[in-house]
Amino acid sequence: MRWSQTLIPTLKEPPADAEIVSHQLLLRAGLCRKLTGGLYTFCPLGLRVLRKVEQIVREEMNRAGALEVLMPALQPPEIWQRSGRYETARDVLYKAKDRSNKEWVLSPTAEEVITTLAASEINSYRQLPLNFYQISVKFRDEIRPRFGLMRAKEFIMKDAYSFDMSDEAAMASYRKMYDAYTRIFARCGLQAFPVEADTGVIGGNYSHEFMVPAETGENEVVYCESGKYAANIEKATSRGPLVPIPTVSTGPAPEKFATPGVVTIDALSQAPYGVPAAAQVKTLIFIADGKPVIVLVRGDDQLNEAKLAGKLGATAFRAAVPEEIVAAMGAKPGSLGAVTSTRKDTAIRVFADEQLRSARGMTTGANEDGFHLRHVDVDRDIRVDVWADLRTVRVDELAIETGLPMKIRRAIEVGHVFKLGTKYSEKLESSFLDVDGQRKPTVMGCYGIGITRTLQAVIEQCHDKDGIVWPMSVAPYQVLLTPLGAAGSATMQLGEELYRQLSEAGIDVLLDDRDERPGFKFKDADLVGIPLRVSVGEKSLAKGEVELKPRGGALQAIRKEEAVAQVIAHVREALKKLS
RNA sequence: CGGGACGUAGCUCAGCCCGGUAGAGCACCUGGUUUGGGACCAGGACGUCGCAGGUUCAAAUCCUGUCGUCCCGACCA
Repeated sequence: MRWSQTLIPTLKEPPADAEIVSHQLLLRAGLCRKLTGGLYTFCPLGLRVLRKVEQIVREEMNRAGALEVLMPALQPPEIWQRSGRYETARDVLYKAKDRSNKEWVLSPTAEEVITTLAASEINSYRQLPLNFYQISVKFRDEIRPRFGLMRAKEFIMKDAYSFDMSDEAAMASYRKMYDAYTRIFARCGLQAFPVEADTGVIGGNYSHEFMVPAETGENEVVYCESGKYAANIEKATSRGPLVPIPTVSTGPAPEKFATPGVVTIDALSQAPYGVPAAAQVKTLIFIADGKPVIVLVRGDDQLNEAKLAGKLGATAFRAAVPEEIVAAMGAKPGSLGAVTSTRKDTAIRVFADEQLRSARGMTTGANEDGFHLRHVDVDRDIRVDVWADLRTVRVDELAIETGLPMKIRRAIEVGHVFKLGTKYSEKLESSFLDVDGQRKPTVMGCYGIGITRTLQAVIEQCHDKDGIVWPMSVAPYQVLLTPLGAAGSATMQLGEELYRQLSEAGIDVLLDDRDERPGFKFKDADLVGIPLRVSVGEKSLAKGEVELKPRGGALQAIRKEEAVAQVIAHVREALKKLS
């Protein structure tokens, strides 16, 4: 391609609405443009990168034995109702109506459709295993689109769904995808690593996310430096808090004491009360499917809402508002407690974090504004309905596996693999006859990669102060030719000749044939980030030379006769490193 | 949805407090000079100041509403 004949709208300054560097470079390098919040048009250069990422994904999915299909983006709500997700996922579902007022769902993912296909087409164990994938546009009514392509209302996702005859077989399918993902991100030049993950609204019981470390990432990953443990903070566990919990009883029964104006854990830990946060019980009220629930964690712990969601088994839950809290507990936030004898309504279920089991000598709210209770022994004074791990792990806590302190870092989630089990196959009736003639539900897995997000994650990880530094495998063009003279000059003539030869050799080459000054071309070249630049200038041409300049590497003069062969060798070598 | 910031030329922004002529740099068009790290000179084109009301002799500027964008939180590839 000749630069003068395509559209690469580079920008000297970052647009005001781009906050993070990858979003800025996405726009500055002319890869895409915003139509409106969360919706982007891919310009020619950006589309080339997108296609390259897709192709890597396609090759690795095919290699892993998955079959490419294409499902409708417009889906009937009935199948969403059958899976139950018409309700549980309703906040992210875009809906549209047709002329007869019938409602349709714009696909945010495709478990329902693929399981419908499996239900009608898979009948025998002899057909299994099967794994279907597609690369297509997905729609999600995101609460807040953010950071360009990172979180958009419409994005491109590769989604795959495996069907197996048993749990063990499903595990093997899962493993294949896990390995394929590892290869995919490596080929894209990304340093991504798998972490244990929460399963969220999709459901299922086993899951990993592939994370790209980045300060701008929306996730927090807890990891042990031994490499033996890494998990999303929503899922992460540890050997427990560094400060132990009190286990010695301080009195025969809870004792009420006045705490006027004290409504925070912190205030109660100060003089004159001096109750350490670790010796307090934090009482939180949530509304789950319309009903209040009480949630208890240690005073110095943070509730992990993802963990709570998993235990509540509710389709929807949220923090209670003050009026709801007063109605349920008889006191305002700051004086709440779960001590059974002080409860206004003892029918409300109590969920408590495991750390509170057998905690003694604790302090908590008295359900009376301005009063707390001391000498609370949890096992004696509080009726707990559900014990569970509900706390958020903190930095330096010890890993269960290794006993070593763990760290926390931010990361971008680019892929997610789930073992789904039979949740969807049962609801949408995908079953098969086993060897012994028994009808069984297929055991499913599902596997997603955010293609557009991966593209931006590459930029987030591969850039310097001057612009993008594309890995050869996903670069929009592999080689950029920059003749420095004007049209008709000797340098431009040689540029044209190299362009012809490299194109014929199958190299993706972009010729900067614009009538611009050298400095201008170099700035654009660095910004756009083509991995290998070949410059043809008057001075070097006089010596019979051209210059090879890998993006981010050192300039090298070579004989012009050797240019084509050297460029091809360089491209092949770079691709080989990423294969 | 809660909290915050911002909407002025294609882009980045000034002007707004303190009401009175709509500005700069970059980009764009024409001509000329330039040509190894975002050139220079001369000329030109580009705006219902997000939108709608209101106050006023007069509104980019003050008031009210509304729409949009971005950031922080809940959601996720």
